Amino acid sequence: MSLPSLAPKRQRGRLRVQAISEAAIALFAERGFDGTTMTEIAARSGTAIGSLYRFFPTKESLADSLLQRYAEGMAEVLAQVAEKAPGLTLDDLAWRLVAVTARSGIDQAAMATLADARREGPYSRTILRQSFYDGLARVLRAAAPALDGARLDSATRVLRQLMKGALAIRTEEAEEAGRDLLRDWCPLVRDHLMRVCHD
Amino acid sequence: MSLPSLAPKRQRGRLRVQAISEAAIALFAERGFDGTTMTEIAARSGTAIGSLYRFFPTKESLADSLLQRYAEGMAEVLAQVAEKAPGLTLDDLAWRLVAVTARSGIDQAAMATLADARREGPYSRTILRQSFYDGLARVLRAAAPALDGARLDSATRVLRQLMKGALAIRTEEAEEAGRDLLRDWCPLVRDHLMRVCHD
Amino acid sequence: MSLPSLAPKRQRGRLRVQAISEAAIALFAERGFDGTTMTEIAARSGTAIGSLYRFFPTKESLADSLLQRYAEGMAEVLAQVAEKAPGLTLDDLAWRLVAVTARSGIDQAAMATLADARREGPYSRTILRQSFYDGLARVLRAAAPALDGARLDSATRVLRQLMKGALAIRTEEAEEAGRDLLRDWCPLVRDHLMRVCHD
Amino acid sequence: MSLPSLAPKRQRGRLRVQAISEAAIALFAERGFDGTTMTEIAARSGTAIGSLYRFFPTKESLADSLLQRYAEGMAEVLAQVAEKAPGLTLDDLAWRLVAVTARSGIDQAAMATLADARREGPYSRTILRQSFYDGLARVLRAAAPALDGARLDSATRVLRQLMKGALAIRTEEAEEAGRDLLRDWCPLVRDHLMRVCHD
DNA sequence: TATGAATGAGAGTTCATTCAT
DNA sequence: AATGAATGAACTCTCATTCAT
Repeated sequence: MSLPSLAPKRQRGRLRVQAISEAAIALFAERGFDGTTMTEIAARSGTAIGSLYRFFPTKESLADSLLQRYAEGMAEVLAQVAEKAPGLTLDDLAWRLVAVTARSGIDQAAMATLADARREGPYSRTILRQSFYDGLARVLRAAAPALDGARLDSATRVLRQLMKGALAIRTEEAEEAGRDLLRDWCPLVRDHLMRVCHD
Repeated sequence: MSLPSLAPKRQRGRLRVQAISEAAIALFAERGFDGTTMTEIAARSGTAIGSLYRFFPTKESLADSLLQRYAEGMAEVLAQVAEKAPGLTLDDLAWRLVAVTARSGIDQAAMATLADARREGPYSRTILRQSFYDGLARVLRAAAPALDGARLDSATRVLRQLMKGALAIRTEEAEEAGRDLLRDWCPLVRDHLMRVCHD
Repeated sequence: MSLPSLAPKRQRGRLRVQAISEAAIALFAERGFDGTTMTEIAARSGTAIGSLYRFFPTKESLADSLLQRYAEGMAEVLAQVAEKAPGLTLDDLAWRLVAVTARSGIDQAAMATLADARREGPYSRTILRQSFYDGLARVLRAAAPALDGARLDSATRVLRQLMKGALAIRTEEAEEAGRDLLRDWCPLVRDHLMRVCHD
Repeated sequence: MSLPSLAPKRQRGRLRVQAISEAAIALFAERGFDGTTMTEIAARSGTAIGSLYRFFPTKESLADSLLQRYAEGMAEVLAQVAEKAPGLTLDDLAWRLVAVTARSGIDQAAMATLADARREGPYSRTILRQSFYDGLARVLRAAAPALDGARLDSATRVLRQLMKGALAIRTEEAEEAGRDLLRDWCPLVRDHLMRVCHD
């Protein structure tokens, strides 16, 4: 008898969780949180319903897990932008910020839906917003170290809306039209950055 | 002998519908479409469940009715702005456009939720978006008659995102902070209008 | 001021009851007892729902009233046949009995449905059956006065099934085919009568 | 090592379906289709409501399933009679046909009710009638090969009514009285067969 | 450990009946 | 007396979750 390695099992578990997550995101985006059934998620991900419940003991926990992963990913990306911000022109920074939104559109739809559905949960819209805000503030602090509290705050809030606009363009517009529109959107972001940095 | 008026009945009916609509908007905003039960709406509006179903024969019809009212109100307000646009400075026009979003925040949340939930209905997000687009295009045509097809189109799309930003500020930010932020947001709108009008 | 005659009112009431009865029979036949709503009956008969309830205080009472009328009509017709039976050949008697079933097919369907639905009511299928049995026994006693208790009983029961067959032919078969079939059915009835009378 | 048999589960399922069917037939017979609730059927068969819906996803599907089983059983029995018909005297054939109706009386009542309630379904009264007609025609063709189209048709229709009479006797009459009455009914059937075969 | 049949609370909806007008 | 809006009990059906196998 050889030692039964745990690695393969863990590996299998991770794949399973990944498959479940993908199926869940697609379905939540399509039908909303309440409109999606655990049975569907199980079927679409090729998982037995009992196994699904082994990984995610409630439907809410599944939603929260997806939201957490999303929030952490977003924070990470923004941290990277903040790190590089000092050396960039405002034009480049604007472009990079807009590029941050280039995650699959389906994710956006699903996450918005989930954040609304989990209003009382640990990743409510409010909390996601705060986390996004923190990431952007960090970028602004890196780009314009002179910004003080109140001005930093409002600059961040405006930037957040601009980011949401970019994101909405990706979600709402058709492939090509979206690209063109984003090119029109970058100047708005850059102008905002300029106003903020030079005032 | 007084006129045997039907008004009271009709009046009562209209009040009932109003009460139901208000309760429904509040609950849909709080809990989403699927998360809200017809029984709750009835209770909150002081209506018997049977009466609720007399006015709105399905939950979907209630959602659609609210969406319709919302879409029509929005179209009307934009039509008024378009009418006055020719005589306004771009600063004023920007301000007026931003002011258009000054409808109760709860409405916004509810309507977004409903439009998503009624994806296949007569007031899906796509259709609402189109209607909003049409209203904005009308304003732009009034303000900048020289704009041709393709440029008008992308100008409208960018403007729509700016409008959504203003709306989001109202929805998301606290009372006072929101006002300040909108003051910062107006210049973005004005800059966009300028770029569009003078190009 | 002249005396307000009650006759017109009564007349009106009778017409109303007639209209309601016709509508009810048609609907009960189409959709069954539970499948028919009081509101539909009111609408189809041009009666306000409140007025319908003035004449028939419950849905059950309406059904019972229709069943009673039907049972009484059937008894009356059979009594007439019994009266004339002594002077008829068995061929003629058979023909007359079969002719008794010539009431509108829709009635039959409705009455069968109602009798089933009112299992506990005063005109249950069992009771209707008994009343029909009594009518037929009367006819047989008139046609074959020699028949004693037990033989009369079984002769009546067989005759009842033959009558039901004739009725079913009218209900189920198309206009013309039905007529032909009834011509084939009469000999069966006559043979039964002969067996019964000459044994 | 024993076979990891799936039989127990399937066995359990089959028993469940059988229990549900029996409960449903009894209740449909007692209270009609609309008068019977799924909850009652579940309770009477010792099934959880959710399990009932696993086997029969709608009330209609339950009715249809019962009707199908009934129709198929009837067709099968008639086919067996047809097979043996050529070697039988008409007396024996009549007796066998009457014996075909010897299925539980409760079934008859339930099936009649269900066929009416499912007017638009795949086993409407019309279709059941047709299937019964086909079975009887097959018997007649076997017994009297000389019968041509039109005569076969009307002979079958008359036979059908005679069969219904036998069935009604079983349903309506008490145990012993029924047996006696059926003995009186057989000659009617035999006479019909004779007329048909020798004309 | 993995499976999926079984569970039952709770949702949307209907309709017989009442009663204010 | 006549009307029809209002009522709410009761029905069909769904689905998150459990647990025997």
